[in-house]
Amino acid sequence: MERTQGSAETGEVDPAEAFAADVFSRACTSRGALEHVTGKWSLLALTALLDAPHRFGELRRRVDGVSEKMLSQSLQGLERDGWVHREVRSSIPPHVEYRLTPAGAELAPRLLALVTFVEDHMPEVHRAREDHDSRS
Amino acid sequence: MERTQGSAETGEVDPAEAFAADVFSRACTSRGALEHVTGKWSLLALTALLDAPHRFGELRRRVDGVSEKMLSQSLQGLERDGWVHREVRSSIPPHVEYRLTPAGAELAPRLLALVTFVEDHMPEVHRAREDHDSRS
DNA sequence: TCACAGTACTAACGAATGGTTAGTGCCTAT
DNA sequence: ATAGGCACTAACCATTCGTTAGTACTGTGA
Repeated sequence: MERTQGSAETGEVDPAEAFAADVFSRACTSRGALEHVTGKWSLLALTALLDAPHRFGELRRRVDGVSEKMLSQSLQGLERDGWVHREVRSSIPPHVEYRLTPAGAELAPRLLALVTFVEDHMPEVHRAREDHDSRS
Repeated sequence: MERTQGSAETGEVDPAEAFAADVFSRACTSRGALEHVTGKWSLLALTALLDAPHRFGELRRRVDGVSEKMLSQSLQGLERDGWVHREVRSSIPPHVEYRLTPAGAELAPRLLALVTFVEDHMPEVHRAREDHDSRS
């Protein structure tokens, strides 16, 4: 309960300590934020937006396998936390564009690095799995 | 369906293309591997192991809020994919130690970087949330 | 001496989350 | 005329998650 959000309740919080986030603490809000970002579809959406802004349908096609519901949900979460910006052009047919915010533009490369790291190590992973499964 | 695992089905796959992993493809095994690694508890366990090897109970206390079931499950996944090594000392009481493999030792810092990045941006995230929620 | 905490887990169950399908209203292309 | 694209939401169900309890054994405190 200690080192969590510095927003409310006590009224007085040491500003330096206020946002001393600690994911290892159960109650820390940073844990939730981290989950939003590392979520299966959020992560993919963010890295997809790294190239360029995309419309909803474009993202849907780019992120193969995502349902409209999940994509919508993920994007809403990312928008709320300030990683992506949603711009609606009131036209018919509707035109909605998603782009990274400055914060998102800092975040996304790190996610991409993680993705490519795992991709590059897939041979190792497969070997490890076979190894593990063979010794039952 | 194209650039997926190089294991089966066609029988013949260009070795160079065989593991050309692409997370954006639905069927690519790298997507599953990525999820194992970025999972809520797996991520936390990996970064916890960055300091030093830990026993099961130590990890459980370190990663505040994790249940024994979920920790066990996560660690098994990480072991299977070759990110952590599990060493059993057949003694009574049982002594089981988890440590990062070389691959895991490369991976974990990237996760930690992600974690600290998000932690550091929590003030921004909170501001974005309030902003977003206020304009309903 | 005798109950209790610690060790590393697994099994069973209810709750929460994720995913699938269908529907919205309007337009364009065939 | 009918199919499909646009960006979603609502309802439903399958899968996963988390909680509680149980295992076999020992060291520790009362």
